[in-house]
Amino acid sequence: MSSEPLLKPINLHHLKTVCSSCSLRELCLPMGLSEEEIEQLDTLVYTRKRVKRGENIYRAGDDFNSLYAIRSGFFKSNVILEDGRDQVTGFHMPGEIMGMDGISTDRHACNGTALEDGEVCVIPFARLEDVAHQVRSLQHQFHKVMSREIVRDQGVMMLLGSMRAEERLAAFLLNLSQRFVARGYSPSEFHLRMTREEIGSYLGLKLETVSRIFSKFQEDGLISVQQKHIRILQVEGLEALLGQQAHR
Amino acid sequence: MSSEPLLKPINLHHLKTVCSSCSLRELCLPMGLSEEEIEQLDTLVYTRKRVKRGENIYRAGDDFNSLYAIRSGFFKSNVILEDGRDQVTGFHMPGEIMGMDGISTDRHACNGTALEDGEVCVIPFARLEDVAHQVRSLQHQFHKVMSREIVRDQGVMMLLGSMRAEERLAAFLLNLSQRFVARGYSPSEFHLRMTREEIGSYLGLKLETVSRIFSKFQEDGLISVQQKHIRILQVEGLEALLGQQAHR
DNA sequence: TGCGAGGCTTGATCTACGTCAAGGCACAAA
DNA sequence: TTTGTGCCTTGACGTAGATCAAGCCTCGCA
Repeated sequence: MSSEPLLKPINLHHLKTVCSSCSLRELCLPMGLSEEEIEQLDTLVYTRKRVKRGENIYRAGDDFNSLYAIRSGFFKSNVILEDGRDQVTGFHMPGEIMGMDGISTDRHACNGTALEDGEVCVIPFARLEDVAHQVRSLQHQFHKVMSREIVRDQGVMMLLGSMRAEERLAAFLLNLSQRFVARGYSPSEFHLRMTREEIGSYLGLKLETVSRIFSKFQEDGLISVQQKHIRILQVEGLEALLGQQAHR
Repeated sequence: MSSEPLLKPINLHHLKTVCSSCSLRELCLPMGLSEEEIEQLDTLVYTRKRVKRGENIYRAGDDFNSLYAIRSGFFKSNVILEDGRDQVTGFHMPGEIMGMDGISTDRHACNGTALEDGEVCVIPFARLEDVAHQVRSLQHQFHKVMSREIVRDQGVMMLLGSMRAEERLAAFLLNLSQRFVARGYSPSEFHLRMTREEIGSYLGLKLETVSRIFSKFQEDGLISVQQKHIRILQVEGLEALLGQQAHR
């Protein structure tokens, strides 16, 4: 090393934690920003946090300080109700941003829980607003990210308000599939990281119903299920279920 | 008039359309901003739009250009499904901001429909971002408004996912009541601006169920109902319904 | 290599809410 | 004042999905 004193040593840690070299940059906050703009983000996102399955990156009631961009792993948003039940309000995968619920009251409104070991990028929110204040395109991009969350939630509201159990589950599988494709994974074959109970909670159904409908979809040749391993055999079949009249 | 040439004539129109003199400023976008900061907003919000009952301020699919702050009147967000059904995703009252769903894709994702004659302030979004870019506190305030919408939607998801019909309706009435109080109206006596069918659509119930539960609440002495006129007689009674175990 | 616990499946039964149907009320136009 | 129309109420009945219950699979740990 001392034979090449003019070269700066490569800082592996730094290489790993900047947005500009992150493989998820086209899905995450930097989406649509230029190289130079992304470099501004690099000054912002300098902490990563490893999380183990079952751990919370934040809890309902915690002071809100940061947003969290998922780097790897699968997460859920959830609220523990008074009676101890765990109501799931969302599932999240790499490239997605968690914690935006905390902005409005400076306290998190729900928990962010890891469904498997993973890693998140910590985005200090005050600093994000600073950088957004300077980089107008980042400001705009962040608004898009928040808006996307609003639209997504409204989609779930419509699903819960107007679809029957089979339609809900079909919509759920198709949604997962699309999100996997966007991340370069197979659209038709994937591992569910959540339990039947968590799926049911999210979809407003009981775990038995979820299980029964998976079995029915399998009988009908739409999917194959082995525990958490899912293979979609007929996308059109699932899509057809959605096209139907809703009944609630 | 010509005897006082040094006084500028009062511009009534201007007085009417600025945020700084708006009675809703403590509920709306200017919330928490200083006098000077609110004056910056005045350069932004210069158009009001009157809307008649049944008219849309925007429709799903329309190009997104502006947000709309409700000045008066009662509105709903809704989507017309393929089968012609009208799925309601939210009700909105004065001081609330509509249209944020459009930011993510530059197209509105739902309709904004007036439930009665009213007026909205048109907030050109690009200009809002300009001003937010300069006034950091406005940027922050806007993030809070968006976050509040996310939290609100998640509340509805939990309601739809885990509450029974009576609980949903109790939650709905209590929510309306709180929002009326915040606007200086009676918490216990108000006029519903929407039909039973619209309530049902929003809550994932059929209009007959909504009607029956109103009748039951009345029999139980919790409320009195005459068509759209509601009086809440026992808040605690309604609140007690919510405290119970959820069943889905 | 066996054991235990969490998670999943499947069946039998129950029930909350949807569906269908018939009137009734209130407001607006004639 | 009458008549129409949209909205609401109420009853009788049907059903999707919840509840209760039993047993099985799978994987981590002893």
